[in-house]
Amino acid sequence: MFEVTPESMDTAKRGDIASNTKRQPINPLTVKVACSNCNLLELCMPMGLKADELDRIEEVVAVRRKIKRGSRLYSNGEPFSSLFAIRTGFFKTCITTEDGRNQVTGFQMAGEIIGLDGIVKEHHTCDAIALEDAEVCVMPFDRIEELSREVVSLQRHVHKIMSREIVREHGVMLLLGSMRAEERLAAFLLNLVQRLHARGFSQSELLLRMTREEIGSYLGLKLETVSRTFSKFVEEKIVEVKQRHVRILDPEALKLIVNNNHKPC
Amino acid sequence: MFEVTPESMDTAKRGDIASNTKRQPINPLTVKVACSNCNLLELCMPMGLKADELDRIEEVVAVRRKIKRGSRLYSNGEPFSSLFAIRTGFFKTCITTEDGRNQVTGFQMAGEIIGLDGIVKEHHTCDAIALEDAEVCVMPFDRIEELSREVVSLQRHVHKIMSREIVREHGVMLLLGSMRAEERLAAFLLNLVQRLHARGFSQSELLLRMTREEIGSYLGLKLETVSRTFSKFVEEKIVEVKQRHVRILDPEALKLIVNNNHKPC
DNA sequence: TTGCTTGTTTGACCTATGTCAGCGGTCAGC
DNA sequence: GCTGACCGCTGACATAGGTCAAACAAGCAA
Repeated sequence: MFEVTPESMDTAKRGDIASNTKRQPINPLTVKVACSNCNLLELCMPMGLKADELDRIEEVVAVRRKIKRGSRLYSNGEPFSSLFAIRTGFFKTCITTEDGRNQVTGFQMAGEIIGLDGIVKEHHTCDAIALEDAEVCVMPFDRIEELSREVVSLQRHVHKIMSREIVREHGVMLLLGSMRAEERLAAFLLNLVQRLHARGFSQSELLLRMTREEIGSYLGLKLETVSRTFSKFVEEKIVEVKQRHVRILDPEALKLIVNNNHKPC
Repeated sequence: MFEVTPESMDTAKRGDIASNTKRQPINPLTVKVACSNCNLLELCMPMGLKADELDRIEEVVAVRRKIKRGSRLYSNGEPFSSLFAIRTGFFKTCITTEDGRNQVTGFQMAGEIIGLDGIVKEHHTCDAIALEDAEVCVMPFDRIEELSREVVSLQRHVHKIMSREIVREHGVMLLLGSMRAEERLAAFLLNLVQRLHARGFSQSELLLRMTREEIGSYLGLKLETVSRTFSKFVEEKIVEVKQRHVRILDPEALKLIVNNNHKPC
């Protein structure tokens, strides 16, 4: 349970996290779990827990739940009761308005926490949709609150997770408010590989779990623009793209594109 | 201390909140305060506090601090120690990157809480700048954490404040990612009057505390586009604009613009 | 296999918004 | 009241990215 901190993951190598497992038994089985056995343990727990504190935190994680690709972990309007720690798989969160607007607000991978949007109104205000078969730990929020009254490091951890999400969204606002298409896509790719690398995956290769349209929605671009920008990067030998498989040939070029702020060089 | 909930404010009429007071003594005096005397009390406290709980929460608010127009409450990189409840005045928060990008991430008014961005890394990651002379309650965060371990309603309140900020930012992402200039400005104006109205101000008249450029930065537009869009609204008799004074003549038209999603009617 | 559905790429064209420039108004300090 | 700095408005023009359309590729079911 509980999100990885970037610092703690830098050296981690864990091939089985966010695995590509597909075709699992389809019914959303709920399985009793033990955090102490979880291979995300070192990644998502607050640092420096005492043994008895760990035992107690373990009680918070009631069950696991499997979510099939394309189906929802939760939907807008649904009563909020739990946060979810992603064990395996990949999600998108998005808002859809009555008048048909749609905005992907984020892509989440193993070790990340989703559901924070539901706390304030006690119902969810966005949809979380699995982009590949996934498994999450269900953490009833009232249990989290109860326990974080007693375990200081857990309380601090919860606050940091929420603050981190706020800061992440500031970054997205910067991207949407001030970057051009190339800059947005470059920033997006760098962010993805960085997070994957922190989970033990390659620094240069990644498998996109989302469509061009979903990338476009997240980046405030049309899918055609995303596609064209990919093609441009390919032409410039910055990346190789084969379908959803992307290999980053020149990460420095991507960084330059993000930082060089409108100066085409 | 602590933010107003939209529900609780609907009927409030409080002329002295967010007042236009200017030319106060300039030095950032720090004044001992008592929440129980504060006219924001009913607005920003968790509901249904017992008297002794209120007494204890009062201890959290260490001091008040005055901030002159144009100066900073905190800056990017500064160590984080406290959250701030705005008593009077108006702020913008913004991020500035090394490469010169700048993004206004929000405008905050009386009864709102700022500083949440600093929790995760224990230093602030954006700047908070007063757009008019302001006064805030300084709330040391370790005191908040301490007390919210004991006062359940306070703990819940803190979580809701952070969740609300996350949800607000989702809305901004929707705006930046999927709306056209007119839609953005209409949404912006409606949001501002709605919040001002909740604080007892007019539903139709407002005084903008920020420049066209700051509005543009927030909305992902250039100042010229903001200006042109204002002019367009004036031409269509939707608003009257005299400098920074705006009167909304036809709020329904604004709502239509926001909701009618690209269909010019 | 075939055929359908969904996703991706690319081209031609269009338009909303950005860019640049000039002017005029407002306000704070002298 | 004057002055300069700042702010806001508007016009002419440029362009990034959107729109529309067509062709193609991949995955999946029959």
